[in-house]
Amino acid sequence: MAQTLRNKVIKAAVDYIAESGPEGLSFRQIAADAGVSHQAPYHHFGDRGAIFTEIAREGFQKFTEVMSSPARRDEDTNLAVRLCERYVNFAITNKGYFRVMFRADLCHMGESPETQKAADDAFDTLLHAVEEILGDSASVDDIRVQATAMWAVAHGLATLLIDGPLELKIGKVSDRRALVRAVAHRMIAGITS
Amino acid sequence: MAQTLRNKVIKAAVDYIAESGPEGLSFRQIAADAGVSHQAPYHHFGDRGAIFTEIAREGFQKFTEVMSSPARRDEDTNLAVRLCERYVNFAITNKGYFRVMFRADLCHMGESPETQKAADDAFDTLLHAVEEILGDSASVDDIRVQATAMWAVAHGLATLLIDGPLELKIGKVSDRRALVRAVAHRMIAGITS
DNA sequence: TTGAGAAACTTGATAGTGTCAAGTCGTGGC
DNA sequence: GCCACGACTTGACACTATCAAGTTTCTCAA
Repeated sequence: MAQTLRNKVIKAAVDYIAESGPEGLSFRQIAADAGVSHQAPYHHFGDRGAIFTEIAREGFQKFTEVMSSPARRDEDTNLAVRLCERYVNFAITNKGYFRVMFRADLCHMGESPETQKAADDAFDTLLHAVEEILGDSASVDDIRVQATAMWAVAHGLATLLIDGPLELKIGKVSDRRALVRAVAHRMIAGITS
Repeated sequence: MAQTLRNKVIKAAVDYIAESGPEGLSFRQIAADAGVSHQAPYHHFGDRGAIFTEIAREGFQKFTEVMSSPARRDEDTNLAVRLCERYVNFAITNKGYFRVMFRADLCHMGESPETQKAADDAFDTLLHAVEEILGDSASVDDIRVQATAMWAVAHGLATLLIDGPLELKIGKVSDRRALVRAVAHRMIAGITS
């Protein structure tokens, strides 16, 4: 498939954000790197915010795919732990997307039904997964609380590992998987009891 | 105490970030609003990044104060739940600080030992609180995992409530306190067991 | 009191940014 | 043939942080 300018711009932006964060990202620089005029990117996206919005859309889409894909052999058999692990893994291996997905000041969600829908789908995926874990007996309110709790743990771990001081405090990357598992296991024991 | 320009700049920046996020913040505009030349703020702080770094420092300092202050009558008696509630409350009532504190691309932590120390103190406060909760019997590794778990829940809830879609999904603000409590309670039951 | 020196702030210029408003160029359909 | 349209260019504009000077104001010791 031909690498369109549109794709190039998104990829370059995502790569930059993964490396250095959204601050200081210059679409003019990206255009120059792609050997194209400074205005070319804005032909495909209305404005700066629209590019971030599109990045968020793709991010939520990828996220939903990852979260709802069938289990692999090497993954944890505990559904809740697996969910948590996947969330964190997604965030770490997709920093460039993840750092944008929850930034309302970067992407104007309101003006993009597509991105809004992608975000809603992502949330629904989580909610359904939690429903599956809890079984039919759980009340609607229970599911809401449990889903929020699980989301919070996973999201907290992910953001702390990516941007927070956790990486420094925890130490080597090899420890990370073990830590995430340990935290998830303990957590889940409390939640689903 | 006279409101120095230095304080004015920080306050204006924090207020703006609380309202609209760090993106698009203009220190030139802040200077103009303060009735001062465009270069005046940079006399007190080396550059743009240094202002964010100072905001983070103050944020971590406030955070440590809030987390380590004695319990009030209306607060939860469960130490772990109280900690979690305070964390979330801090984030919500100090959006302007919180949105900067964990953004490595905004503030150059490395160049500011003061901010680094403030962040370390904040983490230590959390760690000691968890030690207190677990008692002497807990192993070092246990404390590490539990502290991380608690931090993750609180941080996840906080960031999701501030920037994420949780507010929309959860509904009214009146529900928030109840939700945070419910999540924390369930969570903590698992962690400390 | 005065005057030197430092701190607080101003002024001006520069390079870089997103965005508006016009172009140009090539390609496919009638 | 031509023309409409998508992809891109060119040029201008207002805005930004930052560098490099200036000027004012305050402090405090002689």
